[in-house]
Amino acid sequence: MGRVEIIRWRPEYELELLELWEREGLYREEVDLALDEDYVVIDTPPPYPSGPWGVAQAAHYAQIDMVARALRLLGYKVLVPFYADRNGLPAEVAAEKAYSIVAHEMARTPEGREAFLKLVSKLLDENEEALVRVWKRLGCLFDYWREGTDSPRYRAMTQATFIEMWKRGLVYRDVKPVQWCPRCRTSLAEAEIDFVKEEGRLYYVKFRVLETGEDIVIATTRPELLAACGAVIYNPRDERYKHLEGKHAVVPVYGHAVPILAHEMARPEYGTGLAMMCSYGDVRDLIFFKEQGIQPRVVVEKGGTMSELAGPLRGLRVAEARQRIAEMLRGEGLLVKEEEVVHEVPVCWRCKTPVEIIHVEEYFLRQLDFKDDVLRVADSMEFYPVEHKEKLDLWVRSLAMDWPISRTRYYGTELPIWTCARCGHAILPEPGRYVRPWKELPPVDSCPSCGAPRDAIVGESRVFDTWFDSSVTVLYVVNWLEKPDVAIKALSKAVRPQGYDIIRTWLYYTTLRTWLLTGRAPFRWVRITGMGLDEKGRAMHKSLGNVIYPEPYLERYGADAFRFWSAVASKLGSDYRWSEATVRSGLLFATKIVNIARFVTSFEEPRSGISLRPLDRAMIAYAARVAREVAEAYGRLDVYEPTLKLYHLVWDVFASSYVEMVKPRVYRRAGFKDAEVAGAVHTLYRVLRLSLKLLSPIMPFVCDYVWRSVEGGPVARGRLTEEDLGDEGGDPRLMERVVELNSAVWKWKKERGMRLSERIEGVLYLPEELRDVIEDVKHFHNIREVVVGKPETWDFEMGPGVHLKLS
RNA sequence: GGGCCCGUCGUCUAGCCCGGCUAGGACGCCGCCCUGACGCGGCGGAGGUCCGGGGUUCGAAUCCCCGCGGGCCCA
Repeated sequence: MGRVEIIRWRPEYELELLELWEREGLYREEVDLALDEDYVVIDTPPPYPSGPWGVAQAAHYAQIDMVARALRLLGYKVLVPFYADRNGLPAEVAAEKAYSIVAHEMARTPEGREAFLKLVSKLLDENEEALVRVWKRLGCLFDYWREGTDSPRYRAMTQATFIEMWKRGLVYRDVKPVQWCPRCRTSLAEAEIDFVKEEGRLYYVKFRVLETGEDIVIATTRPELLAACGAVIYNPRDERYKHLEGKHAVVPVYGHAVPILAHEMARPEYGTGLAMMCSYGDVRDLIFFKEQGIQPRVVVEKGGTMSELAGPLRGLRVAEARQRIAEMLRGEGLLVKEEEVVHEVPVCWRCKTPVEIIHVEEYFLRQLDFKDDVLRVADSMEFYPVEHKEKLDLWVRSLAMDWPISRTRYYGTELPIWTCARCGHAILPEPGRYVRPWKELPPVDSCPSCGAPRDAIVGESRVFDTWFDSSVTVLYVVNWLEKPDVAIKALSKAVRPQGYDIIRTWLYYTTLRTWLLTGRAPFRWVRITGMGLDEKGRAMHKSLGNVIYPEPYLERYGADAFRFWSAVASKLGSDYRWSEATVRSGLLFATKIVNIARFVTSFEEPRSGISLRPLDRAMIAYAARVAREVAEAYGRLDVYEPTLKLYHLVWDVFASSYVEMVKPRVYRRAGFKDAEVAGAVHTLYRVLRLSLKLLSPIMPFVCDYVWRSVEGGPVARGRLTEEDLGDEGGDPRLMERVVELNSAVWKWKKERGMRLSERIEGVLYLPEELRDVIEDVKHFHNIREVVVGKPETWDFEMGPGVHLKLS
C-alpha cells in the first residue's frame, strides 16, 4: 500500500475526506429491522432548529457519532437517523420576531393561519440547513432524513398514537385549573414550568373582622387577586390569631366576607403570619381550594387580563392591576406597609412570562395511574451512568396531575378530533393519515351520536404539546406506524442519547408513551450526558452571552481535534468544560499519528519470513489488552476512557518506547536477522492498524486518511476481529517493564548531561523478567553489555533490580 | 422550606462501594535537554488543607454525624 507523506495534520485534509465519504455513500448503513439481528438503532435527539449550535451541542452530536462508529467497530449495524424537531413554540416565537407578526392575529382565518405556517417553516428550513452543515463538518455519519417532526408522515404517526390512546380511554377532556401562559396562550405541563427569582413587593393589606370589627393585616405579593380571595389562614401553632377561629374577614374594596381558618400552609414567620388564599395565586392555592371545597373565582382571563369579577380592575393586565389596586388601597388608607422582596415566580419555560392558573378545557393524558409501571419499565433499561436514573424515578414519584396535552398554538400537530356542537360527541378519523380538522371536513356526514348535520360538527383547532410529538421519536425511527411488530423488536435494540436536563421531559414522556402504546420499554440503553460549560465553568446560555460557537475552532484545529476535546472533556454524565487547549492537544495527537504512520510506511510491509522477538510479542499483547479494554468501554457507550487509554497506548508506549527501540533493528544497525527485522516491521504495521481502528470512532478523519494508505478503503468499514485481540503469546507486563526501564535509563543519562544516543561504557544488570529484551535494550540505549542478574557491587541502581556497573 | 446528587493539584480525573505503601495519571505552567517519523517529545520541578468540623479506628480521601458550597428537582 501507499506511504504516508504528510508531516502535519491539517483541517484541509478533512474537507477532502468529506467529499470522498459522500461519494462512497458512507452516510447510510442499510439496516433491515425485520431480518437483521445484530443492529442498534439510535434515537438521535432531533434538534430544534432555532439557531446555530454552540460547542456544547456540537460535542453532544459528535459523541453520538462516536458511539455509532464504536458500535459498528464492535460488529453491529447501526441506524443513526438525523432529522429536525420542527414543532412548537420557539419556532413560532422566532418567526413572530423575525417578521414582526403576531400569530394569534394572523391565525384568525384559515388563510392567515396557512400563511403563518409557511413563514415558520421557511425559518426552520434555514436554521436546519446550518445544523446539517455543522454535523457534516464534524464528521458525523448521520442518515439525513428530510422528513422532520412537522412532516405529514411524522404527524400522521403522532395522531395515530392519540387515536389509539383515545380509544383506550387514556385521554380525556376536562375543564380544570391548569397552569397557563398568557403570552403563549396555552396551558403548560408541570415539566414546562420554570422558576425565576424576581424582585417584587410585599403589600400589607388591612382587612376587617366581620364579627368583631377589629383590623387584621395580611401580607401578599398579589393584591390584584383580592377579588378571588376565598379564605384567610393562619398557622394552628400561631398563638397570635387563635381568637379568630371561626370568624370571617371582610375583603377590602370588594366587601365580601371569607372564612378565617387555621391551616398548616400558613407560615408564621412570613409577613404577619396571616395569608389570603386566592383562586389562583399559585399551586398551593389550587390544592387548598380543592381540599376545602371552596368555590373558586377565576379573575384572570386567558390573555392575562382581569375578568369581570375583578370589578374596577377589569380589563387590566395583571401587572397593571397590581399597581392600580395598590394605589386604591393606599388612597383608602388600607395599605399599612410595603416591602421589597425577592421571591420565586413560576414562569413559562419558553418565554419566561409569569404563569397564571385558570380554568380551561383541555385534553389530558392519564399518567398518575401508571407511575408504578413507568418505574418498572425504567428498571429494565440500562442507564449509563446509572446515577442519572435516580432523576427519572424521582420525577415520576413527584407527579401530581395528569398531562395536559393540548395547546392553543399553530405550528404543531393538530389534535385529530371533531366535536359535535349539538351533543358534544367526539369524532375521530381512522389512524394512518395526517388530518387537519381546522381546515378539513369531518370524516362523517352526520353526528353518529345525535344525527346532527355535518356543518354542526366542528374541527378542533388546537395542537399538541410538543412533547407529545417528541415522545414518539423512537417509534418514528423504528417505523411503528407501518410495521408495529418489527418496531417492537427494534425497541430492544435502541439507544437513547440525551442530556440530563431533559430526563423529566423527553425521557419520561417517551417511557410513559412507549409503555402505553406497546407495553415495552422504549430502549435497551439510555446514555446520559452532562451539560456544556464555558471555560470558567458556567453553563452556556444565549442570555448570558457566553455561548461559544464551533466554526472558528473547526477551521483552525479541525474536526478530529474538536472531537478529541468532546471525548475527553469529562467522563460520561458529568458536565464538560470548554477548553481550547485540549482541542489543540487533539490536533497534536493527529499529527503524532500521521508521523508514526509516516515512519511505519517508509518500510515495505513483509508478507512472509517473519520472526517475532519477545519485545514484538509484548507490544502486540499490550495493544491487544488495550483493545479489549477499549472494546469493553465502547460496549458501555463510553468514549472517555477509550480515548485516554488509546492516547497512552499510541503515544507513551508505542511511539516513545516500541518505535524507538526497534529503530536499531529496522535500520539494520545491530546485526539482527532478516526475519527479525521483518518481525519488527510486521509489528509496527499491526499495532498501527489496530490503533487506527480503535481510535477511528473518536478521530475518524486522521484515522481514515492513514487507513487508506496502509490498508485501503474507509476505516469506517473496519471491524474489530479475533486476530486484533490476539496476543501472539506475548506478555503485556513485559512492555510495561520496558517502558519503565527506558524511562530510568533516559533519566540516568539526562542527569549526567549525556546525549541519549551516547554510549554507556559498562554492564547493565537486568532482572530475570527482562531477559528476553537484553539485545533490544543494549542496542537501543547503546550500552556496552547487558546481562541478567545482580552484580556483587554496582555503581548505580536505576530501578528495582536494575543495576549498572561502569567499566 | 423539603428531597436527591455532587465537592480530590489551575483544569479533567484515578482511588471511595470492600478503610492501610510518600493520594496516581493527563492537560496546562517552569527549568534543562534532545531530534535519521514528528518543534513531536524526553527528564526534572513547582502545584493538593482529598470542601470544613467532629466521631469511629492502631490507621480515614475512603465509614458515621454536623455544617458549608454547587447542581437538579419539588414546594
